Amino acid sequence: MKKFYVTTSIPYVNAKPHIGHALEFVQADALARYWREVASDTREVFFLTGSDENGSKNYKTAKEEGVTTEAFVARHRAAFQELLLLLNITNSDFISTTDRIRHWPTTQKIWRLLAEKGSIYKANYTGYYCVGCEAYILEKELVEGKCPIHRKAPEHLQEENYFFRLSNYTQDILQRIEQGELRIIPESRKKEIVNVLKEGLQDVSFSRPKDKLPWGVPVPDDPDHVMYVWCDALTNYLSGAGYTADKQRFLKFWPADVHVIGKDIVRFHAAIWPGMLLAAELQLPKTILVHGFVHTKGEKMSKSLGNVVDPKEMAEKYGTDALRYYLLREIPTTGDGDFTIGQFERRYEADLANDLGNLFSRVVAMTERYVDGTVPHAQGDPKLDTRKSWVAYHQHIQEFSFDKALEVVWAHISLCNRYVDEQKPWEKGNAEQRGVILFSLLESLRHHALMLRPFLPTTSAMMLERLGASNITSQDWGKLPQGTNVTKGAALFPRLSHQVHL
RNA sequence: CGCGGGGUAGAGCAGUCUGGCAGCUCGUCUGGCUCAUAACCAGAAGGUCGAGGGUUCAAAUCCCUCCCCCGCAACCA
Repeated sequence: MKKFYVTTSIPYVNAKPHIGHALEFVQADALARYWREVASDTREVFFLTGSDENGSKNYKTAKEEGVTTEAFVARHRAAFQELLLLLNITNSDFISTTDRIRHWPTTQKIWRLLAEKGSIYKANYTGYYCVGCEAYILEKELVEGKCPIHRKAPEHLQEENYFFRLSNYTQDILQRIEQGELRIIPESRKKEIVNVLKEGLQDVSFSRPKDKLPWGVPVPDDPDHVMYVWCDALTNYLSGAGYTADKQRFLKFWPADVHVIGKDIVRFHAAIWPGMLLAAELQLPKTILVHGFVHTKGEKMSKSLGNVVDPKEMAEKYGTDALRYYLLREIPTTGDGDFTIGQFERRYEADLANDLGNLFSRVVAMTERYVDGTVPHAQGDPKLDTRKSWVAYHQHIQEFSFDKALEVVWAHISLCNRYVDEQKPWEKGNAEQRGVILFSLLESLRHHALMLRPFLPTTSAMMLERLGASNITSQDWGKLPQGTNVTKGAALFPRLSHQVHL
């Protein structure tokens, strides 16, 4: 059986998860579910997510809060894991960069591989160090030569760092990206990174002295140094797949088919990461899927503006599937998107409650009223045949256009609503056609449910169950079992105005 | 001249490559229907396609100039 390995980036767990994290989780989950259960050639899926927990920021914040760093990161990690559950994310595994059993051996092995190849060397790093910040600040960040936060002139310091010879791999990376061996989606992001590569890559600092970065993975054979983020974090994609802990699994799933990431970390994934893999003589991931940022009313979300949308709150109030739907339908897969409560509620009412929910409701109600609540023995009307929808649907998902795949489903839902009005199954004169009409509509709903599996898993399962088709996964037209009972159940998406606000 | 994306109806977007009556979704208004979650269906109103100039029988689309917004600009995940 073919495999599919998809990852999210690992969020730095120094704060609560925000809606952007939710977007990334849901996109990756849609892909995982699609390849696991809907694609015409389903694959064995490995879906990895995790948490980035090292770095001085966590160490410092924990200290300020008077808790151990372990406790601090554990608490934040738990918030992310809670969100994964809440969003119904089907990750196969979860890797943390503080995992000494599964993660550290991988990072150290990769470090050693790069060192053996002569791709790691020691050199002096010079920069402006602010004692107040306990960190280097870039020259351009200085205001009148002073740290903008502490209003003190930084010290010009020099420290020993290990560096990775990324510059050596520029041409190789460029070639692989230009030829599509490493795909970057969308095209505009590819262009961006190709331009960067054409200007040439510089070597990157790969370590920090232990006193500057006390919370991290030790550099092999040098107790005075700790790995800087690149070798520590990017390698999660290897360690999580079992590079050192489960070699069978690793052999099966590497290379990654899709890394789902945000546009802020394209360079790291499209330049440093492939460079490291080339140096380690490992295969490169096949695709990097880059999503945009979630704005609200066109503005960045920020605490100071007080416009932050909490994914947990949204999922709890409106339901997991409704949130998943909005993120996958309203936010263009690879572009920036807007998240506002008003727009969210409009989408919920118009698409979920009125179009899908009401179609389900009226069709099942008519089945109960006119044909005893059982699926009629009849042929599917070719007018509603979903074959063309399926073709478009598969194509859009495989091109990562989740919004367009959902549009295809909704186009068919509209077609069904129109069909009901045209066929008028309630008129006495149409009694003989009722079998065909209702069978075709019920069968359409089964197809909608199947198509929605990657996106609205709970709703999809509920629809199939009520149609008596939980195990009928055929994408052919007319395969709904006849003579079985259908049940109406509660509204799939109750109208918001009717909701009791507690 | 740093690189890139964008400015089309009240909102969000497609159309620009390959010129040909300006389109989609939501919202608004009117009508129809009564199976349904006051849902559904039909129709209508609403746009100097950022500005100016050019090419053309014809420009949102091609060319030139300008204005505005937003990313990125390498160690800020």
